[in-house]
Amino acid sequence: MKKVKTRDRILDTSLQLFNSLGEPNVTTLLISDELEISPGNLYYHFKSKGDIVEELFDGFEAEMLDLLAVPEDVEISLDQFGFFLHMLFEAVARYRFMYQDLVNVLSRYSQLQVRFRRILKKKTTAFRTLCESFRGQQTMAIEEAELESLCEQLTLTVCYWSSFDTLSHLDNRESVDPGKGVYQMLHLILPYMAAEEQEQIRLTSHTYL
Amino acid sequence: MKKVKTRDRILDTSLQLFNSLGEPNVTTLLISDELEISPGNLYYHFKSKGDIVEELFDGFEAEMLDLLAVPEDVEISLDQFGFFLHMLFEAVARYRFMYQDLVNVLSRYSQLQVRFRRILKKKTTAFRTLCESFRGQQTMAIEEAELESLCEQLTLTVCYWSSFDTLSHLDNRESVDPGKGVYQMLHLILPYMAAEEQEQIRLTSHTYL
DNA sequence: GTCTATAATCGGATAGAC
DNA sequence: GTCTATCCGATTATAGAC
Repeated sequence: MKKVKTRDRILDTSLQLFNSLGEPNVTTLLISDELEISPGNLYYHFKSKGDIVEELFDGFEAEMLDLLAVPEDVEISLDQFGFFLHMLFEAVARYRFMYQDLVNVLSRYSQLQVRFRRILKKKTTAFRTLCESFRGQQTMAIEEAELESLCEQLTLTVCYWSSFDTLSHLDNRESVDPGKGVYQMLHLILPYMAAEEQEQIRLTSHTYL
Repeated sequence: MKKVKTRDRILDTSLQLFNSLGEPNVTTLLISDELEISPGNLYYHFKSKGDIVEELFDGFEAEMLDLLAVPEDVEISLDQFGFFLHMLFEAVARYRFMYQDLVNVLSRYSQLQVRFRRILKKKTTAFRTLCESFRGQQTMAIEEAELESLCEQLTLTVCYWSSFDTLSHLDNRESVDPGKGVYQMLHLILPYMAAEEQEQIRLTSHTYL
């Protein structure tokens, strides 16, 4: 029966508002209004709006780094890969405010640039590790140049799919369905997979839609 | 020896500034400063900042619709496709301020939403037409479901590649090289092309890098 | 910890002289 | 067409009472 600390409520509400309205469109006044606390109170807990953004980013970074710590030399199944993608898209969706106005946000909170780029890099590396696992298991056949290109493509898609998808229905920005993104990702690797795995992707990827 | 109209200079300079700093970070004062005219003068030519954005968007829309008017039932060569991609990426790069903070910009200038979505739709359709031309020439083999996914992927990539790419060097945002994007696009269709065309892509796509 | 009141700043936009 | 001066509104942030 412990009551939630105001500080945490501020973080929660800010995240929701950032995601649905876009960070630049959310004022500190709107946040405090939504929480039914005074603006002064908000500034008692955080010395600036940027501080809120940074603390949210901390959470995002931690989640991502945890998720992207893919062990090398492990045999991974297609199912596991699908699950990994699902987790990834959910994490991105939870912090989609970062991606929706990436350039703008990163330019205003420039300390985040390096950290964001590091995460990006980790994503690409994770995909490479996973693809190489497939390659080791003979379930994927791909040349080096194409692998490079594919991993970048996968990274791009993780970042932007949800923004791209919500463009079709900008009105309702509350929720995002990660399914379509996973489907798209699986179709990116599909052509390079062995016949059996291709079949599996064709059969199972529908369930994501 | 005719001197360029102030009105046009405002549009030019705004576009440059929007692209390099991001539209939300460019104030009307900055624009007039850069042009060494007074803010009042700027407002003589445009009744609001939104008006400048809209007029730039008009140009963007016209260019895109012109480019995307792909005739059906025409046999298109891989070279022509590459050229088309190049033009497309250049057009997007010229108006990249739209894409860099898409959600934010479209939410503040909501009249542009429908028009932007229409362009998006046209892109996907154009890619479908082109792929079907390849298919008709037996140079591409792809199932319906994969084609759908591929065309969406191509559209996503056209939109976001340059933003994604410049994330690696956020410092220098003046110029964008469309080459890498074209390379990436060609690699998306590569697995579905006939052996000969695959070879051609592998050989020529390097020149884009 | 929370409030009210208010300062400080900034950006968009207008009025009116030249 | 262009300028200077200025207003207005919004937003971030602070001071000080409770």
